[in-house]
Amino acid sequence: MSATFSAFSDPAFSMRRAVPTRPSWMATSAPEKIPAGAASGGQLLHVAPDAELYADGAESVSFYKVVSGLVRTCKFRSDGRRQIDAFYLPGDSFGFEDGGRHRLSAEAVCETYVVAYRWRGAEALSAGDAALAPQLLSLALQGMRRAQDHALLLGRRSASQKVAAFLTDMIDRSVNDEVIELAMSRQDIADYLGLTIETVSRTLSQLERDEMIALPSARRVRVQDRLGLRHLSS
Amino acid sequence: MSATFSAFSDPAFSMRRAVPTRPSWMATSAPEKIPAGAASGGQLLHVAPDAELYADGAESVSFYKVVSGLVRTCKFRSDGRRQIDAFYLPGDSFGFEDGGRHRLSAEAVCETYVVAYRWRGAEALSAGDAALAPQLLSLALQGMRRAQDHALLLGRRSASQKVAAFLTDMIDRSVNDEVIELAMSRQDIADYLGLTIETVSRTLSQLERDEMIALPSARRVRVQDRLGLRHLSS
DNA sequence: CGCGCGTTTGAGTGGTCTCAATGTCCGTGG
DNA sequence: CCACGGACATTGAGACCACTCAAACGCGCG
Repeated sequence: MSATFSAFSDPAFSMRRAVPTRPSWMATSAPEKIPAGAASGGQLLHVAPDAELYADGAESVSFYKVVSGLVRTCKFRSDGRRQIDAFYLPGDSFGFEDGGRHRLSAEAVCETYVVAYRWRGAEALSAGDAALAPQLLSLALQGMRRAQDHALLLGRRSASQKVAAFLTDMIDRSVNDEVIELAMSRQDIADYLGLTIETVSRTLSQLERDEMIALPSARRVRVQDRLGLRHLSS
Repeated sequence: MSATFSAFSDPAFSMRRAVPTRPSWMATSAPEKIPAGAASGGQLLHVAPDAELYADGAESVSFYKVVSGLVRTCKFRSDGRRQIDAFYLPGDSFGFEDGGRHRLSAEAVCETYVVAYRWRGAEALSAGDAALAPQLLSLALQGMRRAQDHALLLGRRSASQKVAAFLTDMIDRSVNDEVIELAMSRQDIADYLGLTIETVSRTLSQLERDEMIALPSARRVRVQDRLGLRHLSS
């Protein structure tokens, strides 16, 4: 459907040898999900755990696509609290802005590789980029949808509903549909759901007591009652 | 900067005679904020108070721009609760979707006029619409930014912070920067902020006792300590 | 083995919700 | 002109859920 630059080569393929065993959040992205590259494709970047890809307020020169690992975008408030806007899994694109500056900071949650695509914002798209605009528009609409869903998640929901919704979303987005490998910490989850770390932990324990999930380890969630979870999060 | 169709005529001008006195939420939009029309401009539509412009799940054939009045987009949950995603003031555009269907319902809050622009989604933008894509991209990025801000507003903030942020946003978006004419009810505000109607009312009363605002009537807010409000909402 | 980090669990507090009653504004009709 | 009704908004009392502060637990690593 959408035109893609034939010169574009997927950096994900060159990554595969370096990662012998891959949990779901490390899966390489499918080639068809790679956006058409601005200019001559994109530049592959490595980002270490907790390292910053770009800062809130920094000049926006590129947008990004996750190859492997996990990226979080967040805002630091004046009272020191952090709010996470989104988690980006392999295949997801992020970093579009309508001004010339980023309005969130982006950090790697774990060992992460991303591809950077240079662009100068919506206003600077010339006629030569005509084929690119519809694809970027589609990505922007996806981003708006994700942000809307996040806002709906945060409004007037109980802790168990929020956690269930988070787990349901993670299942839907990962390859494996039974076991979720959480690359992010409890603090990350709490900052994403607008809860405290203790409440997240308590809620997960309660879900385990209710036999909706199992927690073989802190960062591994086995979903046992997928429909129950989905119903709880609705 | 951005190309606009010369054949496009602003329906807002034809509205002006019909509205002798205009509070801020009834202000007609500035011509430069009108997006380039898809096809041959747009179709002017009247929407009565609480009438539905489109329903959640309905086929998406147009996007819209508010000429006068106020539009809310919302979601009705299975427990009967309503969550409002956004309020759209004159000049704002809404109704973009990345699928073929709307994912929220749109309703007029009061007597409202909108312009409808036909389009068939990002995928259907042909070469003939090349000049349109960057403008739509810009609007989509605005929408994403708005949704992100809303999500940040809803996460881990006290009732007074939420209400202060709502009032601050309303001041920034309306023409008058001292008195806010609220076209929406307390219930609308509560559903937007993830609070109950009682908490919204109590919080407004408290802000009045703290002399940050005055409430000459229920739907009219005079801002007396703008910096204090802004600081509270940060 | 012991340290450190992340996570889990416990006890008590507080902010928002729920349920209920009262108050205010405005249009209608006597 | 005032009485009445209805919708919307405000205020009050009590309950509950998530937060805060604190301690204990489990795991990986030097």
